[in-house]
Amino acid sequence: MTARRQVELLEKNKPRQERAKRTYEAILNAAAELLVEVGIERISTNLVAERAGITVPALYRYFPNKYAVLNALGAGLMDRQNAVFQQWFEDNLDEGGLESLLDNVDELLRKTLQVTRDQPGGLEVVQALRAVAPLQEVRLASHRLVAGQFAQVAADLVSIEVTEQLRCQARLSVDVGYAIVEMAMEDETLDTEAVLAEGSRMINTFWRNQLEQLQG
Amino acid sequence: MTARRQVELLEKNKPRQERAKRTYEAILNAAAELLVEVGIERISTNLVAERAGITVPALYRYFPNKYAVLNALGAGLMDRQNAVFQQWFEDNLDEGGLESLLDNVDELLRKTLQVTRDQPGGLEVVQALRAVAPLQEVRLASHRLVAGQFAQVAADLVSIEVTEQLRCQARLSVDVGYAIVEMAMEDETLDTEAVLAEGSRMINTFWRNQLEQLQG
DNA sequence: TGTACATCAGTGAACGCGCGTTCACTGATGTAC
DNA sequence: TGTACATCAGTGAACGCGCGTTCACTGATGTAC
Repeated sequence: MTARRQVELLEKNKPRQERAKRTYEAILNAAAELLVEVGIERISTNLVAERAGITVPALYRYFPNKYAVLNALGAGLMDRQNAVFQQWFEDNLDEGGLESLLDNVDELLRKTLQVTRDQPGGLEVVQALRAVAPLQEVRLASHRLVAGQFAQVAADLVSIEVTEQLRCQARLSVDVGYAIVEMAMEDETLDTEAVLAEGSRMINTFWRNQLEQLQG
Repeated sequence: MTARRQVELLEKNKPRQERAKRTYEAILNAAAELLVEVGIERISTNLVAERAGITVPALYRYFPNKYAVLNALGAGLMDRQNAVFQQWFEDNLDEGGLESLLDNVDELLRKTLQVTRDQPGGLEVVQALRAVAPLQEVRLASHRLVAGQFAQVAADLVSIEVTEQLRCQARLSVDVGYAIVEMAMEDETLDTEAVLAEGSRMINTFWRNQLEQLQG
């Protein structure tokens, strides 16, 4: 357990010149492709460097090991997922407040699905973040951040303080939301539209029910 | 993609003698321990054999590769999770029918959490099944099976045919249920009791709402 | 009950290969004057 | 505008190690007579 946690995830040299930035991006793209093709159990710095069209020491210039590469890849996706969430908040709070938020959970899931699909190897990246111990904090931190904002917004809207329960409900909703999106991507036999529609209804119903109790 | 799928997962020789059965179990236990200790990206047949106290060719007697070992480990856990589901169905259908089922979603989640915790490396096994392509079918098949039963039971209870929508809702509930259990195990900062309570309420509320629409 | 024999279970040694990592080095880029 | 120089970026070669896999083999177990 301890050994697994001591993996260095920080990047080494930041790319400064144009050429270096292209190399850096090529490494991340190669890693994403290989995550899809050979999987987390087989990906290696050797494979990534070869696919990126560079030699291995060039990769080591920017990353200390493969975990750092996957970490950078995962952090990027988490950032984009967080951005979707924040944009959704802003849009709906400006517009119709609480009602608007609840009515548009389905839009949030849809956009989250989209941003994950747009990232090459998006699903595989998320699964890797879950399954590889040194990377787990990236995903947890993202979910905690978003859930915290969610709880704060919900509390403000009904003019109460953020309670432990509210925090838990927000976090639950966030994780359930991502679970629904991942499920739609993982099982190709499922009807994506139906899954998102029913899934957002589940979250929606949960909150309407909860707000009734808080207000009434 | 194709290459990943062509991994042989079937076991080779079944253990026949007592000694062999102990060896077989030792392999699975060793794999579970190592999944926790070194992770899916580092586990190898060499490590597993060493930990199990046997030589590598002895492992190859029963399994063609490490995926087959993980497959056996995962299939065992899925079986036990399915059994929990079935037991829960039986108990509650005998007792109080639909009401009893809805009231006891929380009991189901609790028992699922328990059976996963009781399996050494239970969480890591589930995560591996998700993240490793050749193993994904094991988990999907389990979820599909349980969701199918769920849909049938629900249809019977309100005397309708199983529709596509009902099937989707059942599957959603199953995956959300497992997501809640995994979330409780993945994030140690969370209050397990609260997560299970709110999570089962989410599923419960979803179905009460849906049944109102079907019946009313 | 004893033992010979068939089958099952596990070993020791070997193989070629890809892994992570580091070194001293060459080549490319940008900038001070 | 030209060039010398500092810094940045990437290479080639090498290392020891653990990987997956197979072989001919020895040892253990169970059973037929």
